[in-house]
Amino acid sequence: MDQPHHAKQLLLQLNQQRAKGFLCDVIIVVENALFRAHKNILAASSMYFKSLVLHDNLINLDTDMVNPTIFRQILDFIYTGKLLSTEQPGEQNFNALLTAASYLQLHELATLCRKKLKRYGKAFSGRLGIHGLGRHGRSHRLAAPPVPSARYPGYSERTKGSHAKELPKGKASDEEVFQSSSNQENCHTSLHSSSSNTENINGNGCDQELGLDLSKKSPPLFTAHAQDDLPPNESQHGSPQSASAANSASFEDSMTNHVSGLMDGAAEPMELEPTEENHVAPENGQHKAHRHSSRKRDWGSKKDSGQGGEEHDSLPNGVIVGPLAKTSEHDPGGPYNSAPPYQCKEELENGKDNSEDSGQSENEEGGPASSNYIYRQEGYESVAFGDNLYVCIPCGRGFPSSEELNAHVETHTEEELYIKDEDSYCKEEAEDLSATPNQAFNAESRPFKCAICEKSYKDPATLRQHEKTHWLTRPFPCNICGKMFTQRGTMTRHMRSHLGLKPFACDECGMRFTRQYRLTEHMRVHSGEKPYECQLCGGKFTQQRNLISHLRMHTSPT
DNA sequence: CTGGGGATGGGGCCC
DNA sequence: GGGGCCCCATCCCCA
Repeated sequence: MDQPHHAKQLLLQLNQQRAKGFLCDVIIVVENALFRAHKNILAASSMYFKSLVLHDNLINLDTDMVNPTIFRQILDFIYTGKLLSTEQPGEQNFNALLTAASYLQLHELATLCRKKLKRYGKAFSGRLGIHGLGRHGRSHRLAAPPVPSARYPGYSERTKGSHAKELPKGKASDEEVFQSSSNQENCHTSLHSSSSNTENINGNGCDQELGLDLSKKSPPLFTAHAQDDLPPNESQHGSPQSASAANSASFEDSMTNHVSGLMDGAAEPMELEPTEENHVAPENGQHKAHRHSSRKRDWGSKKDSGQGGEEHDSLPNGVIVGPLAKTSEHDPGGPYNSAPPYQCKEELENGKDNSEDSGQSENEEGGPASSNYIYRQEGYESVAFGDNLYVCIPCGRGFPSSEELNAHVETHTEEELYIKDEDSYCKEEAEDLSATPNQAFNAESRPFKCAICEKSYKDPATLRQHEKTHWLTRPFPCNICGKMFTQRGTMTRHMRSHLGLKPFACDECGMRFTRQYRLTEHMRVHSGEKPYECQLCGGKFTQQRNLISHLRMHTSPT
């Protein structure tokens, strides 16, 4: 009574759904590429994924272990059981795949890779094939064993170059690398047999592995699991355990780390490197070019406004953000360039479905069209995606070629990096004027005075922070769009908007927000509370900012 | 069509 | 680093 093709059909359907982003409930971030997938599928494929998807919708993978090209192959494998051929030299590709598969505890794939490598007549040396593919070319890096106990300690603090302490060079032996496979040999035979890993993980102290830095923003249901066991700093690593960011906040942490890591890798040509000129060119209001995209929707939770160009939240598989698309062109050694032009089945199929436009429509399931952000690999010719395959994430505009996207991105960075110093200076002057009496009053309680604008602060740290607002260069760039910030916190908050992280949910309507304050503000919609009253007309408002705009109406000449 | 209000997103900045 | 609040801008709805 077996239906012979049931499993195959099921996988096919799932893969098609993945291609369309339909019912995808998890995003995997690999470097700056975003992949959508289904938690169930990932969990069924790997114990590692299983532990991660349990807690979060966003997974940040260690970019030393896997790069977007490799992960794309891996995801294809998970959904199809097939390894799509590449132009990458076989050993190199399989080494990288093996490393990633071991890291991700994809034992079946790891076994397959080992077989392939044997066929190439070279034993896996323990060195990362990923080097050949990775954009960073970290030839000194060694594979961290996938074994929880081995990979856990001090793993991959790339921002501080602290790998040295993790695994002594040359110590990532084959045995270590393959240990998880051998420990769970049963898993080789089935993607779904990973439950045997549980004891192994726990037995190796992998509470820690699952120990996610579930920071304060965690919803209660997320906080129960193991986070307390985790040393606080562990979540800062791009390690498997931190990758599991059990909530958006922790993901953000790791993402921030990721970003700062990329910042540290400033010499790497892949990074969007805003130039000094960009920093110092003051021009008012140039950032407005992006304002139109401010109305993002919580992916999957709201219908599209239908205005196009605002689908930042829709993340199809293999998304690469605009600026990187640019930089990849300039980096012959980058993974995107070195990526082989393989035919991805999902794209072939998806392309047919989403060929009608380049990012401004919804697909038939009502979800966002997955052609919005096409990560196009070098040499990989388009299938049927429509004309504008290259889409800039910050503004959502699509372009038919990488060159045009590159040109567009250039204008972005220029626009975005204009520093509104004149603005802020004027504002500060205005504030100063209005604050003069207070300042006099605070002269003693605020002994730390800014030499530039005369503002004063209680402590030197705050003064330092303030002084940064006068700098022409801003030290914290967004790695996705290149926008620069004076405060790290502002940058990480900004990153949330790129990544669609909305940790704060309304209990009443489920709407989610990027900031606590927004939620508080929003709750007044439900409570009907209108604490802000216009002294001129008695009008009441739920939000102070709306009162302010209302007051402008009173005071404006018209 | 227009203006006002409600609601929301994002950045700056201070604590 | 995060919270909180300010601001500007925008979208949507409605009169």
